[in-house]
Amino acid sequence: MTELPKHFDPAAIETRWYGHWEEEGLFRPERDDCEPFTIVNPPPNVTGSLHIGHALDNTLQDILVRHQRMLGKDALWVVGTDHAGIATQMVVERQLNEQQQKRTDFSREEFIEKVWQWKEESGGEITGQLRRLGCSMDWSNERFTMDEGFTKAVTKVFVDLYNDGLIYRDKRLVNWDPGLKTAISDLEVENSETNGHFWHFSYPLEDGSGAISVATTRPETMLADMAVAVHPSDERYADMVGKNVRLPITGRLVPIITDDHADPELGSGAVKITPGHDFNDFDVGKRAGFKPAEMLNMLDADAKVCQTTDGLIPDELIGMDRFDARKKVVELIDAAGLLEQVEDRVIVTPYGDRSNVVIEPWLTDQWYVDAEKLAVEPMAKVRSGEIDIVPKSWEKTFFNWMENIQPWCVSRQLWWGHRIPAWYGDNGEVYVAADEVEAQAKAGEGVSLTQDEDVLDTWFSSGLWPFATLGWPEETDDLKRHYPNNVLISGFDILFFWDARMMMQGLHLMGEVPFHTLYLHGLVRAADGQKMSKSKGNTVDPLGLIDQYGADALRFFMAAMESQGRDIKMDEKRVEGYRNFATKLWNAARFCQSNGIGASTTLAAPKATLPVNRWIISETVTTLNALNKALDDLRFDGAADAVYHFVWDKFCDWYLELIKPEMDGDGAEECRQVAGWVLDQILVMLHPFMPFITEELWHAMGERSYDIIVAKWPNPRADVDAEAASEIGWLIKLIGDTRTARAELNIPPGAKLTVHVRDASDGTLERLERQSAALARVGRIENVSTDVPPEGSAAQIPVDEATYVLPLEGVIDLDAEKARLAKALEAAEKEVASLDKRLSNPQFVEKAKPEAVDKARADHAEKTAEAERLRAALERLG
RNA sequence: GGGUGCGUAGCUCAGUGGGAGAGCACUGCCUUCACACGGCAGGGGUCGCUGGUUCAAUCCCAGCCGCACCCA
Repeated sequence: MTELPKHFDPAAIETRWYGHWEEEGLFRPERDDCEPFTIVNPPPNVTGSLHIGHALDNTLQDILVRHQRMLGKDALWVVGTDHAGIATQMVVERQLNEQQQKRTDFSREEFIEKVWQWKEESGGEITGQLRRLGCSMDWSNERFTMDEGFTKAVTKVFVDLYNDGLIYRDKRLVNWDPGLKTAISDLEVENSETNGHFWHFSYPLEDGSGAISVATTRPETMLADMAVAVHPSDERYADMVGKNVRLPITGRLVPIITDDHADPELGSGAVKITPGHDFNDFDVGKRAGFKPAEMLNMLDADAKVCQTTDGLIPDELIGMDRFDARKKVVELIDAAGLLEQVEDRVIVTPYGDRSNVVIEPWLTDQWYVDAEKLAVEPMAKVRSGEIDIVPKSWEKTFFNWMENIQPWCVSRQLWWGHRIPAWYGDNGEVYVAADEVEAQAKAGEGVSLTQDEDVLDTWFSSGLWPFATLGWPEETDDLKRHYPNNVLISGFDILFFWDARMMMQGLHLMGEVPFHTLYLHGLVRAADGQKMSKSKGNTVDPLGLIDQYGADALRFFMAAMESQGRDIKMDEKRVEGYRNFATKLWNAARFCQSNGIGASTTLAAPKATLPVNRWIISETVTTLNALNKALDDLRFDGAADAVYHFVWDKFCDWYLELIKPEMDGDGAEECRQVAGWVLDQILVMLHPFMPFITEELWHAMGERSYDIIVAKWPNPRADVDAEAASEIGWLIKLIGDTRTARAELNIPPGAKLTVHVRDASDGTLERLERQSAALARVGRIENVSTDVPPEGSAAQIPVDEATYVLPLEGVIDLDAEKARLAKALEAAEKEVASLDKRLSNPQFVEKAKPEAVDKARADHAEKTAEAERLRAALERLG
């Protein structure tokens, strides 16, 4: 036993224990013969630093892993980082900008080399921060999505999916990010409402017989208009269909066509069609018989106006930025007298989630994954329950997305990432192969090949995380043991990005689900309920909280606040409260130390005869059951709550107080045994939540043959002792009611009282005798007398069948005591009346569950008796 | 427009078909030999609104109001 410092200083113990665990390999002890338990960590961006969401996500995972490790399982928590294509490339490009350089000043190889350098220098920040949080990951197998092995896996997946017909190259509209100059997937587009306009143009008919009015929110796209569409049933335009319109500015002749897409209710009912620059129009264009390759394109990669293939855009517009072009087009149309009207209108505008620039639908060749086919199995597995989504409410969202899933654009026009393993021959033939040699073999000798310039979407590779981290495609032992993973914990915000894709890829490539349970937690919000964001400046730094309150307190906060399905609002006072909780435990341990209470040596509860010891063992069992259930159900809040209240309310507030008077008597040794055992159970039960303080106290309490991180989960082999529970329950009520009376009657808390008991049963008299020491010390009741209490003013406290009388002649205010009793009587009578009403209702007695009726009757009897005793007490006071 | 979730004590949140709980904050008392990051006691809620089902609704159903988020 090492004496604990008076003050608990989290910082002093955290780094020490973390280093010890990691050096000793305790995060992954050798347990090849044990049942495996596996979690993979959502790989944070290598560019990232720990934010509060990571703190939540990783705390929850660590709780599960530490718990499972203590259950004796071969618990593996896979960890690593994600190369985060766009984000990382942006970081390095920004650094180059600071030195007046840009990416294109370098060759691709040179630039990638610079990214690797950056990764070596600062890529480890977040992994260090995860350590500060106390996460017990298997660092010995830390992975990175750009590692050689992982890259091989990514390449193989691409080739396999291509060979299976699940990846293909296609020319269609993509979401083009003109800021980053890459395609992005539809998930990476954020739509938001902005104030815009609805411009009404008049398009003259070719034959001079009139004009047709069209309206648009994006006037500049008229430079690439290829048709005007009206609804087939719209009689207003029936005789115009088939005629041509001569477009203003370009003079292009385009047909008036019919298509269901035209909404007769909207504007004039006629709509301009720009297949190359609008997703709806693309479909209309295809229906009208335009092939994608024929669709006119008027924008370059920077979203500046470029010449269409028909050469009809006036020179003055070429090279203009899209927003300048918008103004210019409106100006020109207005000048031609064809601008009919301009309406203000709120329009939904797509933005790139990284670049925050307006996304442009753009016609390009990209690689697509046939997500619709891959979505079939995941949906089946969720329906069958083989994958359990927790909380269940997310299933609907999951199905809704999966059922309407679009082809997944996976190519990105970046340099940093997994380069697409596709080679093109001189005439554009495609050879998809693991490497150039294979591609050449496919192409045949003499064909000169160039590799696709693009890289893959980062999520394409992170979707392989549950198995590629375990060595896939090699059939490693780890892979066999740890796939499928048990649980996957992630924020709901990456349900589609990542979770669903793991299911698709895992099921297709491994033939088995990637995990059996998918637990989705919410967001951590700022104290005012707003989403935290760097731009708003309302982020809370978890490391700052750790500095201030300790990692254990932050972790406990995260667990306690994590009720399934709700976002967590940051509440620093609550983190402080859990720091106080840690201090409370610390001080309880100090008390134990100073009373010769030390480490226990048995897993089973010690034999005990004293009611207080039998009671606390029962309470330990009850708490353990509640904790086990909560952990099984993934109710982190319930788990935290169970331990918290046991430690504070039961162990500290009552048990330790109640054994104080025993410590120099015959029961002392038994109390030491039991107290030491209970404290050990507390440390073990609390360890998944508060790993640092529990490890510190574990060792401080005595010599241990192993660390708590690998200790066994409690198994008390004891039952709840109803008799002891009843006696200590009675004792607590008696002391509690006495204290209440004292406080209300302004009796000095320290005053030692004599109590006269009336109407007590033999059993109660025995209890009074047995608990006399506790009553004296904790309740400040020095003497219990069965003599008739002296006349005069007295406080009267009914507990069960007996009434306890505190003669307080001259000490208390008689009126105050009368008022106190009257208030209690009123409360009791109110309850009696309410129960009366219920019981006198024949419907209730007939139809209610028998237990409910029994309980009502019992409550009625009890409350009636209590009211009677209070009435008697009042009468005695006159 | 479609969907989801939420609305419970001043604040942050649990909760269940049988009469409402926690933490913090608040009030009073206590420097009692583990702990003032503490102890003891206490006040505080027509459980968003309106109907319905039920012997019984904060809980189930419907509608409404308000607040978030997702999809189009």
